[in-house]
Formats: sequence, C-alpha cells, structure tokens
Amino acid sequence: MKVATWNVNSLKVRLPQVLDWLATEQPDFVGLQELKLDQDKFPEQAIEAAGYRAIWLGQKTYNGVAILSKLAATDVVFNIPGDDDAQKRLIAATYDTALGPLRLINVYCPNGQSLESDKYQYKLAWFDRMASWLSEQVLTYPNLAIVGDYNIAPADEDVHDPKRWQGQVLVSAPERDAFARLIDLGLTDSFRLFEQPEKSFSWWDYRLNGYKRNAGLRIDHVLLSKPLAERCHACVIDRGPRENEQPSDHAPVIASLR
DNA sequence: ATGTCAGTCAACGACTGA
Repeated sequence: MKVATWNVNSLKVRLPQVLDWLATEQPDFVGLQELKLDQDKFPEQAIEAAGYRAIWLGQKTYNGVAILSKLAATDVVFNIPGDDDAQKRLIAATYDTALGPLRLINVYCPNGQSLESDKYQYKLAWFDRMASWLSEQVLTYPNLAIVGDYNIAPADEDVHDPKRWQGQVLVSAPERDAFARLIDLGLTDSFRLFEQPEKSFSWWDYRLNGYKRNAGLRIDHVLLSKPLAERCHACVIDRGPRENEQPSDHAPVIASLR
C-alpha cells in the first residue's frame, strides 16, 4: 500500500502531471497541497476518471489541500478542529483498508517567510494547535499517517548547505522543536527508517537553478504511528515529476506499507 | 539583494506569497 504526499503548487497548472503520475505510480493515497483553487473549481471529474475518489478543502489563490484515494473516506475533518483559521491547510479522513482502519491527515504547514515576519509567529502557533489536536488523534487511531508539506527541514542532513541556511526560516531551532514535538507524540519520519542517498531533498527553489544544482531541502514528510512504521518497508522521494516541463517546485514522497 | 514561478486585479504590468 502506497501513501504519498505532493505539493503541486497549483492543481490547475499541474493537473495533467498529477494524472500522469497517478497512472504510473498508482498510489493508494496521496495528499496534495497548494491546490490554489476555490472549493468549486476542484477537477473532480478528471480525478474520478483516473480511478480516484477525492476529498478537498479549496481556497482561492492560496493554500488548499486534498486527499485522493482508491477508497471512500469517512469521518472527514476540515482544518484543525475548533480552529477559526481562514487559511485552508488541513484535511483528514479515515479509510477502511486491508491493514485495518487508516487515519490519514494531510497538512500544508505555514511557510513562515522569515524569522522577523508575523507569518513566522503564525507558523509556530499553527504547529502548536496542530500538535495538541494530534495528541488526541494518536490516542484514537493506532494506524495514523500524517503526510504533507511541513515547511521544516528536520536536520542539517536535510539541507543542501547547512551553513548558509543556519538559523533561517524552514530550519530554525523553534521550527525544528515544533517538528520534534510531533515525533515525541510517537510518530516516525518514515524516510529515515531506511538508508537514503546523501543530499536527498523534496523541494528546490525555482530561482537560481535550484534543482539543477540540487540546492534543495527535505521539507515534505510522511510521519507514521508505530504500528504503521513497523509495516513500512520503503520511503522514497520521486524526483521524476520535478524533471517535467513546468514542474512543481516540490517532488512527491511515497511510503510503502505492507 | 538576488532570482522564478503562480495567482489576482485589472488591463499587459504591478503586486503577493513561496
């Protein structure tokens, strides 16, 4: 069973690439982020024609998240419960899989912009609220996967040039602490369960030839609860779509479970 | 400061966010 995440940076622009990728990879679940389209603009027919069901939380211009799956979703949650945040950044559902009920949470965590920005404070507060909600979810759902664009590179090995990035947004200590708090809930960064190539990244800036120089960061993650981590036998970053014409700046991450 | 995408508004180029 394959569980994936992909920040598509506009589903309108990337839809043909998403459909190609679904046909090739056949993931069972994929969380998409940065749809950048309103709720009523979601390409439901095209996704269904590709053999997938979808739940989505759209927003004009910014943000927006979806889960595509072969199975029907139940107990769907939109945004962090109790949150009156206008930004559409989280969607969750339960799926009745061969491995038992799977709780899948898909997040587009705030970017933060810079340490001086109000958006940085918003990011840290958002992680706080997410972590408290997750602390309940981990108790309710033994088979829990949280996928998405976390906008945090957890360690220096996830950064192409740690010296240049030191203390910057996406790698700063408070952000890494926020990520560590998620791990402390009993979650595992599935990518690090396995030996991986050095300089493995999931996002490369469009500017200054970031991808060609492999000047990237690993900020897209599949976190798994312990029962799922024990069933995880691979986690890879699929650079294929990053090499397309007109690519997203992110590559998909795919965890395989059995 | 740089640079490149994508979206909006509104009118072809400015702005914001990433």
